[in-house]
Amino acid sequence: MYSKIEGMFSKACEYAIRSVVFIAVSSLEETRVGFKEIAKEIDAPEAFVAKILQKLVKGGIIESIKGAGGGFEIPVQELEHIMLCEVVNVIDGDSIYKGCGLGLAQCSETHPCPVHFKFKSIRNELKQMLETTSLKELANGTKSGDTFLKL
Amino acid sequence: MYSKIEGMFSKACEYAIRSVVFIAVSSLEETRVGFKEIAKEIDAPEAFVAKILQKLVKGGIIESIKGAGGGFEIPVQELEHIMLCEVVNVIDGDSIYKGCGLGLAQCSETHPCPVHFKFKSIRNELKQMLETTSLKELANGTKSGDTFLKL
DNA sequence: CAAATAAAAGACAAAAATGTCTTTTATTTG
DNA sequence: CAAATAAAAGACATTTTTGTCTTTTATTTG
Repeated sequence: MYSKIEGMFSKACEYAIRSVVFIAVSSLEETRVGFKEIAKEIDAPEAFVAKILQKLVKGGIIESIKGAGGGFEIPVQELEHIMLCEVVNVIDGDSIYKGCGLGLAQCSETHPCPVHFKFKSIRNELKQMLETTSLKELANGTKSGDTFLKL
Repeated sequence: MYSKIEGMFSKACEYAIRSVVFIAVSSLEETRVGFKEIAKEIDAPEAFVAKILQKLVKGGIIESIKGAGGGFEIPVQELEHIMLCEVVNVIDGDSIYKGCGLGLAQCSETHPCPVHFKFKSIRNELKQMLETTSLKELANGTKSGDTFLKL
């Protein structure tokens, strides 16, 4: 093996998704959480998580409140409208499910790369999943103890 | 957008796949190709492609012949038995379709991350596709002019 | 208003991925 | 065997990603 590629998403994006799920769960419980608590809960480096949270705030995914009693939150009524793809887009962009599988600049139905049609349904399924999975759904799974954010 | 993640595979893996398809096409035409020609044909940096080809040789995917008249080749009778996953495994490993979508070390059916079941069918489809797509198939597409390796 | 709290911002550092260059080794052909 | 050819090996450079640390800004509470 040559490189140490991990998964579909960058590490930053993995931390981002885990963070927003934890923030979502906390918001459902009507508490704000600080970046240190978030980092601890998702088992990720504090300062790196802090940086990622800043991007999520700028990207409009989460809200931050400074000062005593502050922290990060997501208005509960928005949870069902925030889709996984929005988080991914802010951190990694959309090329995972939109770009060419072999990195060609011009890859299309009329000028396809060798794996274009092989990837087509996979990319579409991934896109569909990211666009229809809400933070509410993910937070409920974690809140009920069915899914986990670390280990 | 935070990082510049491109696709499912690393750049090295994209170049690797494009290279082996070109070598496969050339092997079907009973000619060996050098790394400079390969790099030109897939529009990738020469020296980087040379390094990747070395890994593919060590990984047993392609064969190299030194000296005048030498170059890279794949025995034609093997083309239908070399699957895309073997190329991917040599360069990127198998975590793209085997690892956890959120990077958890322990992610399983009994201890799933929030997106585990959401990713399940996508990972399986990807795995299935990589395991059943042969170099022969990909090479035929490019040889017949239906698929392209650059632009 | 002062002190405490907590995020934002920015500089910095380490690691990994990508890319380049030079030297060495192996093979073929005249 | 000498010259030409071509891959292998290894050192090096750049960029991106990941990760850390310090200072600043904003907010709340006593």
